[in-house]
Amino acid sequence: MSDGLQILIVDDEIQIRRFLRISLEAHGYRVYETVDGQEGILKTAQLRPDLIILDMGLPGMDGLEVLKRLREWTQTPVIILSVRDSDRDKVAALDAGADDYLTKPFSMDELLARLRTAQRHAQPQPQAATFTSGHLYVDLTRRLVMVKDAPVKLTPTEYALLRLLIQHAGKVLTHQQILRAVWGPEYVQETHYLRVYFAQLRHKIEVNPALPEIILTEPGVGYRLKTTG
Amino acid sequence: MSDGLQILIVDDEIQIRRFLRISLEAHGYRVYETVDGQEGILKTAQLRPDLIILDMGLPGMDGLEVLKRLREWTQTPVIILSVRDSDRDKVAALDAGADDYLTKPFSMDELLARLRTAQRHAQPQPQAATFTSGHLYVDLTRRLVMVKDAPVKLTPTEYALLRLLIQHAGKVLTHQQILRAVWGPEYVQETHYLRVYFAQLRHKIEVNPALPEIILTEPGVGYRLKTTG
DNA sequence: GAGAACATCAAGAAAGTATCAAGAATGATT
DNA sequence: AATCATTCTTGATACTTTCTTGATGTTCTC
Repeated sequence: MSDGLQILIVDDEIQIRRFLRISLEAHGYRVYETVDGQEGILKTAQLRPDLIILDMGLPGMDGLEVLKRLREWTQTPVIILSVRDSDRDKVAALDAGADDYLTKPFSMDELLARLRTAQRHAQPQPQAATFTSGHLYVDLTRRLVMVKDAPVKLTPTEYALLRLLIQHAGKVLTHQQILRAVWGPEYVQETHYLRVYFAQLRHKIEVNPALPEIILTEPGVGYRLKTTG
Repeated sequence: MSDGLQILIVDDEIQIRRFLRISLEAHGYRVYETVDGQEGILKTAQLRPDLIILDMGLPGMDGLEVLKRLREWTQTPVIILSVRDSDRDKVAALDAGADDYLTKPFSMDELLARLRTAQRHAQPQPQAATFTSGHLYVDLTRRLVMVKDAPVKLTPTEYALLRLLIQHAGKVLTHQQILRAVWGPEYVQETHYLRVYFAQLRHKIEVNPALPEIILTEPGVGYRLKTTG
């Protein structure tokens, strides 16, 4: 389904809101409602929805004005609903930054398809999550580990362990925390696993495994990943 | 104006093409025309237009098929024109990767506004239409696979698999990602398929299938396509 | 220096992977 | 409508990598 994407509906007609809510929730979206434009802007700032469905004919501040105000600070996809089918309105809305424009009455299937399209367009550029320490370089998005510019092969467990350390780089992770996170709660007693796997990891990652510079032991407590390098 | 953006029109009706050309050129676009889908794909590969206007009702390969073929290798915005106003057609086109869908007759002002919107959505990610690694050469626009300068026949599934790997070349694709993308979400358990199909692919693509140099296994995780070479 | 915690090595068990091949399903052709 | 060729699906088996376990040596703490 839609993984619980949040949608904000800005429409003054209660029938429309109810119809949209029921249909959208049935398709796995999380729905929020607002009656007027002023509140729509406020809620957008608060909730940070993934998508906005905006009615053109609102009391007070009209839809076009709301859209313009939104576009001053956010690129959240906005789909316009309107009873007016005139070119002038469509062009004005689209050029003000709307992502699509549907004329009432519209079919739910079409709206859903256009929601998916708008959502596709919203895809932001994924920033690479990387970590560096000494000779070690890890790209978490690519699952790539390099030591001295050479790729290193890690087993699934070794990689899970390293990733955990990176996610808490600099902080001490206790034996139990590590065992719980990597192997599961039922393994908290198996401290021997830590010995074995940290030895393997160091062997693959450290320049001199006997004198670790990146994966540090905190005796009696746990392990820690050294930051900066 | 439109900074001389290149637009490719794929439509078999000469009146429509002429009408579009005149209007679009008057607004500063550079216009190219094609009559059928096959040629549309070819021209897209050659010209690399900034935008494509695609008619649904084409002779031979229909618009939806053309769209799907285009989306195998390019994200160039595509605006669909159609005489059919049915939900089914709209949903199919939008979900196949169309950026917008207009029903004939349409107003030129609206089309222009939707062109501007589509253009705004265009993400500058120049995706290569061909891929090379070692003895392997793949032309995604023609669905052509060559090994050591000799064409190789792949089944639809084998090709879908290879195309997925190419689109994420260098990155590790997990078993589940692959199964979901190629076979569908309901097949994520069928890891045996991976074994069978990767063996077949390697047999057709690798010089020595037992010592793969292009399709690499990441044990316990997934597979990866080697870049460069 | 004794005891506890930590590191290392290595081998068997388990899990994951590669390959072959045959039957079922699909689609084109006559 | 039946035949044929291709592709998909499934199963059996051999092989490889990773996990788990135990034995043994080292370092640190008191």
